[in-house]
Amino acid sequence: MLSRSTNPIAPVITIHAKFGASEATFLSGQEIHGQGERADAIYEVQRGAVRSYKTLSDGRRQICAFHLQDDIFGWENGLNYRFTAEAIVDTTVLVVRRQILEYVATKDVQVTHDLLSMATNTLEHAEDQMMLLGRKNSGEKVAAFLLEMDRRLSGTGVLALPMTRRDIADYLGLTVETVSRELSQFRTSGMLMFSENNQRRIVLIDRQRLRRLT
Amino acid sequence: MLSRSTNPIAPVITIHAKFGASEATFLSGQEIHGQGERADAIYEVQRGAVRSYKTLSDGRRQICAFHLQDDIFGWENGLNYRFTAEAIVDTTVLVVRRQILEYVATKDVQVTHDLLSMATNTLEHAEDQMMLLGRKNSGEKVAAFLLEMDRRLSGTGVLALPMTRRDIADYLGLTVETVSRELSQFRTSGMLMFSENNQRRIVLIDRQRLRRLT
DNA sequence: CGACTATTTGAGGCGTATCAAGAAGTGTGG
DNA sequence: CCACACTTCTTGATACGCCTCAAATAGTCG
Repeated sequence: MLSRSTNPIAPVITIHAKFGASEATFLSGQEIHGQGERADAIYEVQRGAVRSYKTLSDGRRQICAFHLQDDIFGWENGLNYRFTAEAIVDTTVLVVRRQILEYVATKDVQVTHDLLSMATNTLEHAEDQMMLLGRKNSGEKVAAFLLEMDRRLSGTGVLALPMTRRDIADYLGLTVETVSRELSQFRTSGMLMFSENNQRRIVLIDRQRLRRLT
Repeated sequence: MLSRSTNPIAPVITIHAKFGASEATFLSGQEIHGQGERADAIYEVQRGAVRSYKTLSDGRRQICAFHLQDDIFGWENGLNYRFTAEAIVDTTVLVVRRQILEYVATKDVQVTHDLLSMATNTLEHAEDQMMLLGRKNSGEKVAAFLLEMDRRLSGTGVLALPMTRRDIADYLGLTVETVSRELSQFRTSGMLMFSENNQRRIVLIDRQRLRRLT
């Protein structure tokens, strides 16, 4: 049984028993796979959240994607992972051995087609992110981030962000301080509220105005 | 017969007669397909060069890719093109109707697999570009651009760039002036030369030093 | 409680954008 | 072929958005 998601960057396929999936759990901060390692598995998030990123030799980091519940990550065309993937909170994933998936894909055109859809959806997200990174200012970036997370986490306007400000900054091509300042400014101008005792819990008060900013 | 390219962002499949490809020519500046239009064809560059870009309502533009000889573009998962594609010089393309390609793909797992490889290669390029746009400074961006174009155009260190400085700027998330200044500085410091009577003809003198900059 | 990390906020600096002007290159009509 | 208009490219002066550095506050975990 293959399930399709309406979330443009959510998985197109659900990893099924026929792929011989196993389960694995990672604590917050643990690495799931490393940049350059042999890519011999793909993953689906069951619970938790994951960041996929590249780093330059001097430590600059670009997070290319956050993987949330039901998202699939780790698909590679080449031999090695081009990213490091780390759990950003305690996370459980399904693991499918790549060899098995590829074997099934040679037999089943539908599986290959679903992989294609998944890759294309990831590509669409990357292309939108290129516009964001190359041409948007810091306010537009942070507003777009909040709306993306709202859409992907719940759609209710109440966000429990799993990632730090640093993660957000490295996703948006900004510094921590700039992210913090933009959030503060959105709060001051009445577009959102922080939870009393948790800075990562954010309530979007005026999503329409945030949307106009992007 | 399917051909594979060693160029990571070159096409994996060659559009073949079995897809009922036809040929079309576009003059410099002409639109091949528009953002939002119904995506009913995919293209392979035979001669010339193409830019694919998105624009914001206020005119800011992000070029997501340059398509050179043998590159395939215009593949979409959804109904509509997410880009505008324009010829940046006089260009001839092969055109395959999407319906036909998709029909063949349902029958031939190899075709679907090749589309997957193509999408994955495009994705890899987009992910590298995210690092460039989000975390590199203007010198690193321009150096990376020159090396990419050298690799894709010839590999000889002698570049006949088809695109304007503005196109380069919109590809790198910079302004025309900054691109021009970086190129001038590379020239002053002996890393490259401009042709006598054509500013788009560039000879890379010290590619090793350019590589160290990226 | 104490050590540590995450976040916010302020002051000041830097890198790239903006604005402006001139030079170089291109295309068109005479 | 030149004259002219137009676009592209370069270069300089200045502005400003975001980064850097610093320090205080808030939150987390032993």
